[in-house]
Amino acid sequence: MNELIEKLKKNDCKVTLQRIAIYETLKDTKEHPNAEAIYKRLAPKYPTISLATVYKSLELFVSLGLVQAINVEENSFRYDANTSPHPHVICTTCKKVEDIDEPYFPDLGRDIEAMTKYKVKKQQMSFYGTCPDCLN
Amino acid sequence: MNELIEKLKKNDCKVTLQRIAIYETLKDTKEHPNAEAIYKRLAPKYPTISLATVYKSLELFVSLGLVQAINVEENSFRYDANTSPHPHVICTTCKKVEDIDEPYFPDLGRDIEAMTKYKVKKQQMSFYGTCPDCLN
DNA sequence: ATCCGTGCAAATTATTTGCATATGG
DNA sequence: CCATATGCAAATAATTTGCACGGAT
Repeated sequence: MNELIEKLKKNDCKVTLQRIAIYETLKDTKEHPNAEAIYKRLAPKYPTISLATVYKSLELFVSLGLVQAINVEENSFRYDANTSPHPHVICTTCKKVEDIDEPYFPDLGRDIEAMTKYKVKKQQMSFYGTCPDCLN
Repeated sequence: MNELIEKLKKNDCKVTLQRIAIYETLKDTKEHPNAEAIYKRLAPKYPTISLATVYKSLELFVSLGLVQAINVEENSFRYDANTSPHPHVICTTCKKVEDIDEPYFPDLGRDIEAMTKYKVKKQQMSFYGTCPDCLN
């Protein structure tokens, strides 16, 4: 949470109750929710919060490098408070998105830079399939 | 093209002019277009084609494994007639999407299956950054 | 002839924007 | 105070759907 507050202050952004609540919601879950899901989770506690604020806050967090946006094969972005470049496994049956936390993947971004001459700023690795629960 | 026709027939789908034109358009480009772009490219030659048909055809092709859909950080899907699991580099400035064709990447899907017990059916690796042209 | 695919328009879904009000520094 | 954030509603963008007609087998 201090991470959020410091980053907001450092960038002349105001520390608001809404921003804290949105970031906290994301930090507290491993579910990689989308804006709508975050909004619904917040609604009971913050009845006046608006979906537009959730979108605007998430966009701000991404621009500040506080969260990462991930594109699963759905038409909505999912968010992850873990900003390190780690792979995700996505169950196409139950729509669950899980992290691969192992320090398993080398920094392929450097290799890609060497091969393509691109300046790589971010990477996303997604594996789609069926989770053990849905396989039975 | 025979690949398309065979696959359609094998699955009791009709071989139509529109499907051929859409698939051909995708086969003939390296630009990873979205549905709208394919539609625009087709419009001069096929003035009656509809965007809905492009969407429906692409969806069919994906389900038949003839093309792959890729999620870049935009709110539209891009399509690739190369169905092998290869990484993409995406220039966030000019929005270009390029293939990494090198037989460089091991089949990480197998490793992920071993680690997570998921049955992995598809993978997507995307590297976002700035291309050499936009870097200057 | 029959059924599937097409094209059109309308519906849906996700996201963004404009603006008046509220609030943090 | 003053600028920025919020909340609402309206706007936009991408995609999907329903349905009548036309074309492929």
